[in-house]
Amino acid sequence: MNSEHFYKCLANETRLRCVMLLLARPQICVCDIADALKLSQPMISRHLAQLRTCNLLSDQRDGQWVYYRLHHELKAWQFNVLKATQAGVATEQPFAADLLRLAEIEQQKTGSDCC
Amino acid sequence: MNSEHFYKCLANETRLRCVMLLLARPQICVCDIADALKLSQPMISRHLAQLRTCNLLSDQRDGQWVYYRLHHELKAWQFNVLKATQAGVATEQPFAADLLRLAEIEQQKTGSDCC
DNA sequence: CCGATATATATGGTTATTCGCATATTCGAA
DNA sequence: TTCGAATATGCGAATAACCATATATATCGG
Repeated sequence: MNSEHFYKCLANETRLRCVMLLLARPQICVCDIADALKLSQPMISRHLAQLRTCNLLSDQRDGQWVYYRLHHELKAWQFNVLKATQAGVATEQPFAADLLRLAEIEQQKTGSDCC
Repeated sequence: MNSEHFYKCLANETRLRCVMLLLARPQICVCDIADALKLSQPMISRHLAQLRTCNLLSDQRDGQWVYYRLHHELKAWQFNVLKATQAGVATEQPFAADLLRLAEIEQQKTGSDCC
């Protein structure tokens, strides 16, 4: 993946919101991301797939659920770009509200439940 | 300008090449950028205008020439993103070759000439 | 004013992106 | 094996992005 593809991935607010969430957690399942962003499951799934295809994210299935995380082979400069972005948008909407909703979703879980 | 617009600006290789050049110099005129990138003047002008509209760049006319530079009010996190990108792509093509051509162009100048 | 140079913009056509909706797939549990 | 939940994908429409070409604008020198 070259720098142009990398930035095309970030040049969509929905995808950037997904990445910002995944920067704040080791991994998150698709339904939690969709709920936190209050967007439809197909839309989230499609954007996550695009981020995975570009090697920004990797996925791992666990039963019914698929967990996404930042790709472990993400280049250092790309990770630095993400961290700089996180520092810049953390207090802005919709990113701040996404994190709050994600925290709520996680609290409401009982044991192994996911969604 | 929000983060989505910011990344849309960088999600085009021509614009990213322009920005990487401007990160390496205080200012550059349009014709030098076009020559360094070996692309047509209208194409460069249009991309620079887009970067200016998004407040990534500012321009200043000096006689026949218009000089572009990084906008002095660029947010800190955005500047950090650009510097991280520069560190990541400095040794890659076409960015490295662009800088070499720019240096050649600057050397060939005699006094106040530009292009 | 006139021509030359530098820069900007308008236009038209092609391709890429994005979305909503419907449907397919995968998995676990009964 | 049948159902429901979680995830992925196919498809068409609307929109946006991109480029090449032609033309307009601005400035300077004569």
